[in-house]
Amino acid sequence: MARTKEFDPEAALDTAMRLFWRKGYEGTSTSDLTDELGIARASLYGTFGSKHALYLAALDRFLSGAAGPTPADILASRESALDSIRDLLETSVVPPRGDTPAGCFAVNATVEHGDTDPEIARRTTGNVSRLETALYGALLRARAEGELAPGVDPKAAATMLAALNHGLKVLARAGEGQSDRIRTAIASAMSMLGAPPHADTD
Amino acid sequence: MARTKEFDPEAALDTAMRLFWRKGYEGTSTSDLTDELGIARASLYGTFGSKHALYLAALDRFLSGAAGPTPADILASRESALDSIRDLLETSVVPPRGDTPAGCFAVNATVEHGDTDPEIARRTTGNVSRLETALYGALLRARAEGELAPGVDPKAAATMLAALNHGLKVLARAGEGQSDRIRTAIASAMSMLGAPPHADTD
DNA sequence: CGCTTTCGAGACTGCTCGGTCAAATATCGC
DNA sequence: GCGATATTTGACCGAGCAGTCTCGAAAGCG
Repeated sequence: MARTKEFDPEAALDTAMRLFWRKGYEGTSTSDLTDELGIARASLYGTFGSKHALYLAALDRFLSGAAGPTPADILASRESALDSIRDLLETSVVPPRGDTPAGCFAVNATVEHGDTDPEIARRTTGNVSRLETALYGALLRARAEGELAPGVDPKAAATMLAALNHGLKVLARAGEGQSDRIRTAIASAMSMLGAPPHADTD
Repeated sequence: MARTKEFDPEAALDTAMRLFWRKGYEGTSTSDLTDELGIARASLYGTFGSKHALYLAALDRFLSGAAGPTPADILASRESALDSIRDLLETSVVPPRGDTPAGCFAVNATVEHGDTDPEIARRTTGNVSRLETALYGALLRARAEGELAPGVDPKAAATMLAALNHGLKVLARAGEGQSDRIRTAIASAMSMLGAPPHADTD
């Protein structure tokens, strides 16, 4: 029949994701991509169509959890809902490890494109609302378990925590992720929700 | 002696600031700049040196308050410290008006460049620490006035609010600034600090 | 093995990029 | 008005951009 592909498109997409994540859309050239993916120009265009399509595919891959557990995963992974929220905030500020950049590709995409690109805007706003919904669920769970401080409205607090999470990712991108200041800031937010002081269990 | 400039460098810098703010560094070409500023290429280079130098000058102009009152101004402009903090958060999410884009040039710069450009990183981290210091002062003032909820550590809360403020600016950039959701999220943060429910006085 | 079909490498397209230059032009003290 | 100086203009530079094309190579089938 025909010749088979010599590279793994999934692996290439993964590499492209990290490259766009690190350097942004405008800051990444097609030569950067072919160099880093180790494939030829025509292979890139034949497989992904265009730089823009590749960017969207990379963003989709990021949002579906290719760079680690999704927020919803994290928020469901602990018995204590407040503990899971703390986990979420703390994973947002992890420093870069290996070839995984600091910060968040989705936040970078939001800031770079604002609402100018509908395809991207649809993905980033969807990402925000999914995060808020997951946080809302976790807060309801916390309230049911009696963890949540009285007077905290779960809906409003979910939006607030989503915004805080975005802000933490901006600071992580700036390289401030591992500072003690940031850790105490997260602790401050958690104590406002009603969490007792946290003994680090890493 | 010599011929006088036919354009106002201050006004041109102001326009350049809004352009970089809206489109980012990589997304703004020198032709975009000359078109928008209404000056010739050589005038731009003769006056500002390079695209990079112009960007830094625009960022400095933004940080020194050319786009509105600085955070320190806002935090000092109300009798009630908590009211001034609420004002700060609410000005972070104002939608674009006129030629002023939504969001925050400094946050955009932080996300676009991370810590890769030292000149830019110095400015953005300095901006964050100034914001935190100003918030810390406001929280101390709130505590002295008895406004602050007991159990809130001013230092940690200042960092948390700075991060939240960054996150709000990301959401504003995405066009979500004027939603009721965001307003209630700010109210949620304020109530956690100890503020009574807020009757809007706009 | 030979045929067909897809793939990959790299040259190539037209275009835009950031930045420079020479010449024309305007302003000033005299 | 004249000469000196600074600015404007618009052409120009090499480089890099996103994307296309050609052509040789390789894989599956008979």
